[in-house]
Amino acid sequence: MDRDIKGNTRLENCPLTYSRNMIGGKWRLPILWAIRQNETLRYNELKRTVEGITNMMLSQSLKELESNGLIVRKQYLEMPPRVEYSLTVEGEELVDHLRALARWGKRMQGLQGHGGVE
Amino acid sequence: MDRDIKGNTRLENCPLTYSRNMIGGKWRLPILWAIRQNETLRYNELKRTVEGITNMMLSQSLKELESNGLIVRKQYLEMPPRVEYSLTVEGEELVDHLRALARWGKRMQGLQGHGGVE
DNA sequence: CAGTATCCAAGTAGATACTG
DNA sequence: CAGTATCTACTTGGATACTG
Repeated sequence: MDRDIKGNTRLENCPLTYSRNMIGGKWRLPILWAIRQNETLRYNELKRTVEGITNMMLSQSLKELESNGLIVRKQYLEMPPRVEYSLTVEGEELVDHLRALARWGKRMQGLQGHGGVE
Repeated sequence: MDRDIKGNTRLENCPLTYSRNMIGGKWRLPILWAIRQNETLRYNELKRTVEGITNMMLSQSLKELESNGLIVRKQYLEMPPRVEYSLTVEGEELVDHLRALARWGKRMQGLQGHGGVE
């Protein structure tokens, strides 16, 4: 987290805020996860795999992930059309960090007694 | 991320979703960060340190963080009142994971060329 | 198959004022 | 000092229908 001259916590231009924005929103993480499990997935495969997502949210999220350099979109000029999505190296790194976070979450879920989950 | 029998990605009861909820919202992370830098902080110190936060959001976020077992609230029965917040062991672990994520974000910010940030 | 467009509902956060 | 309460504004996501 960034801090200004007075040592205060700022949100702007902070690498952590940046990382967090990368996985912000409801669907980006599930999408990354799904691609990771399958190496590469087509649009409709993603739609089936990520439960409950709409076309709207899927295509929007994919665009964001792509423009953020976490996934690549490969379009084959065939008929019927075919588009495949896979992770970039950076995307894989991110997922690895998140895996660590998930392990921590799993241990936390085990403890709970500390006050429960909201 | 959890997957169901068909191997699909589910959001419920997923440790990663859990971890993510812990740092959800705009202010929890800045608050954790601020406490981490100072070992322990009083309410009004937090208010000054976390730029732009309102009483409303601060007290609400503090409650959530406490009930999630990430921070402890210690109240001294003095006049004027005094309340100090500090991280639990679990809270410190979380911040460490996030530090790793921040380092990754910093490298990503350096690359950028991949398509820029939204 | 792989998306867009539009419009609406819900969830989150901010402003402001007040209290033990 | 350390918070609550209320009411409003904004941001996100969902439903539905349509297209190259």
